[in-house]
Amino acid sequence: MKYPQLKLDNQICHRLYMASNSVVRAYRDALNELELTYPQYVVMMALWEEDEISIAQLLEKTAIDGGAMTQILKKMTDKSLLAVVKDETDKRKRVVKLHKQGIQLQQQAANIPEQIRCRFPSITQQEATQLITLLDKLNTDLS
Amino acid sequence: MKYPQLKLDNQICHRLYMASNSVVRAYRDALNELELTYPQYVVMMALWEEDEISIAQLLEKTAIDGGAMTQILKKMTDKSLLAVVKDETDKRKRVVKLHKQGIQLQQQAANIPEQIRCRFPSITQQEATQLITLLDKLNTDLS
DNA sequence: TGAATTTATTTTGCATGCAAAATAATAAAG
DNA sequence: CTTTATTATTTTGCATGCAAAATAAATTCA
Repeated sequence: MKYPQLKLDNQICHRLYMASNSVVRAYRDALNELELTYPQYVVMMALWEEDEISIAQLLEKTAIDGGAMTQILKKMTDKSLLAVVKDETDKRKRVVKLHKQGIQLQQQAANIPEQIRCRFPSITQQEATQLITLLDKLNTDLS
Repeated sequence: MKYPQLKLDNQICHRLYMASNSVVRAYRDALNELELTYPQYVVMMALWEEDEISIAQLLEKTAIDGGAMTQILKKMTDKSLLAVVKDETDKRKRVVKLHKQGIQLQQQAANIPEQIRCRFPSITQQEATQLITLLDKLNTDLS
C-alpha cells in the first residue's frame, strides 16, 4: 500500500468511532427498560448530579449538541421527567428542573454502570483507569 | 451524591462519546477540502486498502451501519468516486469499485493523518499505542 | 438613550446510527 | 422440483450530531 498512514488499522479515530458506537449499543437493553436513549441518559446523569441548571450549563456538562438538546428536552418533558422553565432574572436563559419521576428514575438506573462494566471482561480496573486518563488528555487537546 | 457510580465524571462511555465526536469534528476542515464526510472518508480508506469488495465486506471493515451505507455509497456514486456493480456470480451481492477520481483522491488525503495527529500534542507516541491497545480490547469485548 | 453587539436558545437542513420490515436471490429441505 | 430457510441489501422511521441562520433578550457603546 502506497500510504500506510491511511490504513484503517492505523487510525485511532476509527477505533474511537467503533468503540463509542459499540458502547452506546451496549447500553441499549438496560436503557430500554428506563425508556431512555443514550443522550437522554447522559442528560439525566447530569441533572442527578446537579439539578436546576441552565441549558447552557447542561450543554457544557454533557457535550451534547445544542440543536439536539432542544429536541431531547422536549421529549423528556413529554415523558414528565423534567420541566424547562424561564429564568426570571435573565429571560434569555431557561432552567431545567427534574420532576419526581425523573428523580425516582435514579434508583432504577443505579445498577446500570455495573451491568455495562461486565461487558468489558478483558479490561482490568487498572486499564480502565488508564483509558480514562488517555481519553481525558485527548478531550483536553481537542476542547 | 447517593449514587457516585452515576456521576458523569465516572463514565468511560461519556469520555468515549466526547472523544469520538471531538475527533470527527477535528477532521472536518481537512475533509471539507476533499468534500468528504467522516464516514465517507472511512469508506475511502477501506477501498484504498482493498478495492472491488462486496458491500458486506465493506460493512465488516468499516463498522458503518448497513442502512447508512446504502445512502453513503449513493452519494459517493453521484460524486463519481466509485461505482456499485452487481456480482454476476451471486446476484444478491453488489461490488464496490473505485473510479479514477476516487483512486486519485488518495494522494490528497495522504497528509491528513499527520495533520490530525498534531491536534493531540499532549499524547505521546507511546500513549497513542497504549490507547490503541485499550480500544482494541474494548472493541473485541463488545463485538 | 438608541444602535450595534453579544449571549442564550431554537430552528432548519442535511448526514448518519440504528432497529425493524421489506426485497431479492441463493441455498437447504423434504 | 417445489417449499422453506438463509443471505445480501435496501427501505423506513426515528433520534441525534452538526453547521448555519433565525429569535429574543441583555449588554455595550457612541
